[in-house]
Amino acid sequence: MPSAAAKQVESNSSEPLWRDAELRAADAMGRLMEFWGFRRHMGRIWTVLYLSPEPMTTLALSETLQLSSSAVSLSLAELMRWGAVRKTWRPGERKDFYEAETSMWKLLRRVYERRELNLIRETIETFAAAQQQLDGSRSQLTPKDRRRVDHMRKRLSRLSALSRAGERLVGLLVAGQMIHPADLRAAEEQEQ
Amino acid sequence: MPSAAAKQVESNSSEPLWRDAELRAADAMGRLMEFWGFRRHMGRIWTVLYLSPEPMTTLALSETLQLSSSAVSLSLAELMRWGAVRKTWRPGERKDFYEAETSMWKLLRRVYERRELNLIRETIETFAAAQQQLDGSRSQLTPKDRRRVDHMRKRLSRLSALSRAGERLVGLLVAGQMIHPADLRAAEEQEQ
DNA sequence: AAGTCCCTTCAAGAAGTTTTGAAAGAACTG
DNA sequence: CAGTTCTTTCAAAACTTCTTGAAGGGACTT
Repeated sequence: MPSAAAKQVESNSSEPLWRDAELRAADAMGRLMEFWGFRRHMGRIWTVLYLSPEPMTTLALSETLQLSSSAVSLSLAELMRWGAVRKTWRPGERKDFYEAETSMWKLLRRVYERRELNLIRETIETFAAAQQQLDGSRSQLTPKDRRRVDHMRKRLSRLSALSRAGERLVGLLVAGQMIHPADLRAAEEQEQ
Repeated sequence: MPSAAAKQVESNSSEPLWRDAELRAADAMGRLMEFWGFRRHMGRIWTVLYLSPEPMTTLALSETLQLSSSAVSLSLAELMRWGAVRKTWRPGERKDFYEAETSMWKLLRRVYERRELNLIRETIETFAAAQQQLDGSRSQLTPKDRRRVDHMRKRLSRLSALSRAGERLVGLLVAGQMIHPADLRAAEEQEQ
């Protein structure tokens, strides 16, 4: 990754004075996005668009961030899938122009709704399936194994309770409602 | 990754009946942990320990999850760094035994506190630095460039306000207090 | 203090992901 | 409708991360 600092050194006078600050901010956002499970460039591109007063072309983006046009195209496509970027057009211009969705809140919400919530639900289902499997096998066990399985069942139902509590929490988050994180603690303690 | 289903097929009768359910749950947790930025095996190992009534040795773990002993050692070391697993010993036994920290809430808290909060703070600092850089260059600009930079400054201060709101939110989460996600929206809207 | 057993570290190899240049494909223009 | 311009797709190269077996180190035992 060409860091903002490295960029600064190699930048010649044809670069606008604000370029360095722009890249710093873009890189910071890129790190955040990468941490959050997206491609680094998605955060960088979104930020450049967000900081720009005008919609930008793919060419402008690839020059600003020193990316190949395919990298720009790929990241823009994914950003659009998340509604983080919109295509716009200009009369008389052939190229596509892109602009950033400016409501971070909308974006956060959408990601939690589409991605995190799904993941939690899959987890809940898997735990439920594992529990059922244990319940099914219980009768065929020796007393020793049965004690062992009973312990697993207790623990598994705690994990289930926790993940359901997580689902509720994220559901509230998405709905913009108050959240009490201690609900999680309560959920796990309730299952003795 | 050897999935729980694949494991089931190849498993011979020497495997305990509950092994398949155990691996399913472990894999589900592994996926969750991987999504959350940790190594997959950390989630798998933690789950096996969590489901076990007794502390386990590295050998037992590597047999259960079909991992090399170095992989187990590596993941256990990191789990211990996060306080998710503890070493215990048994009188007369030479080996180390490991047991899972059972309070998920404690663990979540610790990760948000040590890792996410740090990341947000670094981001806040980077945005602040970028803002300062813009402020410094403003006087040397042509009127056209100045308008451009002024737009960037407004957007950057919105990003700053957002990330500070994020910091507060995570801070409250860590403190176990109520959170109002709409604060984020408010933060971004306040900056006109 | 030599031997054994276990755990950790390390460097190499494997696997997975990202990035790129080139080619194919759209969409418009003359 | 041939040519131009721009975008997307794709397979290969580059890069990262993960995994492993082997070597090293520590701690207990005889």
